Amino acid sequence: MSKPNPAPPVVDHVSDATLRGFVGYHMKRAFNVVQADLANTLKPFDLRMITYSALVLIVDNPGLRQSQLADAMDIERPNLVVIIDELERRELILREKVPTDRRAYALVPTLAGRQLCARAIEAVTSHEARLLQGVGMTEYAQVLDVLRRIEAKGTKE
Amino acid sequence: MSKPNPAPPVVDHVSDATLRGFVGYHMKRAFNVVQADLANTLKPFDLRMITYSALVLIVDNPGLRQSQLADAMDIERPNLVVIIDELERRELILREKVPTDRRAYALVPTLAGRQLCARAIEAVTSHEARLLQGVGMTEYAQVLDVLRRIEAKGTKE
DNA sequence: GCATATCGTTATGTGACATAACTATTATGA
DNA sequence: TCATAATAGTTATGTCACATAACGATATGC
Repeated sequence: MSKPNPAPPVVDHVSDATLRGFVGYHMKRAFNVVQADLANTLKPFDLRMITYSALVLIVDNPGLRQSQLADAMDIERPNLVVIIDELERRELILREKVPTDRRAYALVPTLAGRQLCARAIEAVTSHEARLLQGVGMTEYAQVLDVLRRIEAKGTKE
Repeated sequence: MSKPNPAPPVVDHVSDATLRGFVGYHMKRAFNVVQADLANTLKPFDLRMITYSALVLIVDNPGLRQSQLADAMDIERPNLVVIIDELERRELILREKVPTDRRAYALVPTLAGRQLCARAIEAVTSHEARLLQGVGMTEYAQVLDVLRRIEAKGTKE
């Protein structure tokens, strides 16, 4: 007769071969690295990934409304409030009243905001260059293309 | 004299051109789509991304310890406890005592666990195929290669 | 045999999200 | 025109995926 409770074998090395069959798994692992690295890069500026994105978008699109920014960042309006609060408290941006619509605020960067943004962008740029060292231009372009195509699959239908 | 408070221009379309200059931005956006799609795919099985990963790893590596699994999943041991609790409660896996080390548990899948896992893997596979339709094999291989190289940058140093 | 490390666990905190519901304001349509 | 609906920002609250600290039980190294 067979043993009722055969002892499971001792696992010396954990295999993730099955998960490696999925792009999503690779994307998550690679993105975790990028995210951790980005957090370190932004730490000297006292910015998080999310506040950095918001600041860049406000600098690039001065005068946009909070709802427009929330749309662009793909988050809900309530979650943007604290982010804007923080950027405003640090005087990197301003909430300006819109004369034609008294419900809305136009978000504009201050000089300090634009300057911090420029320095942060520079740091992030050299940071990404380090993560991508050894990746050729054509290779890079192809990866961006595939990522964009995957992204597009989400918005349609 | 210049106006003290020039009205900010009305923004009709929000540009994310600067952020598009970063791979991390593309990765986040694409991964969000994959994640949302994956969540939908796993919903019929009552699995989340994290419980799915854990189940697959246990099926592929029967007998592994919780600490090994936490290592493989890149999370801390405390966070794994509730995940294992859930899988055990649903009788998809078992915590078996390790005779040689009474501190440790060997995680083994049940028959039901292996069956659910197989069905979930199938669903996720066809799901990823849909997200990747139109992406050529060589292109796909190149993307995986770049993602792996980025991932490797995190573990070193 | 004693200090130290390891395994799983509990308690707790945080950050990035979501939903519901509110106020103030603007737009709509009968 | 005036009631109703929609929109902008906000508050309160919940969830999920993480993290750290600390603990009991056990194992290991000198």
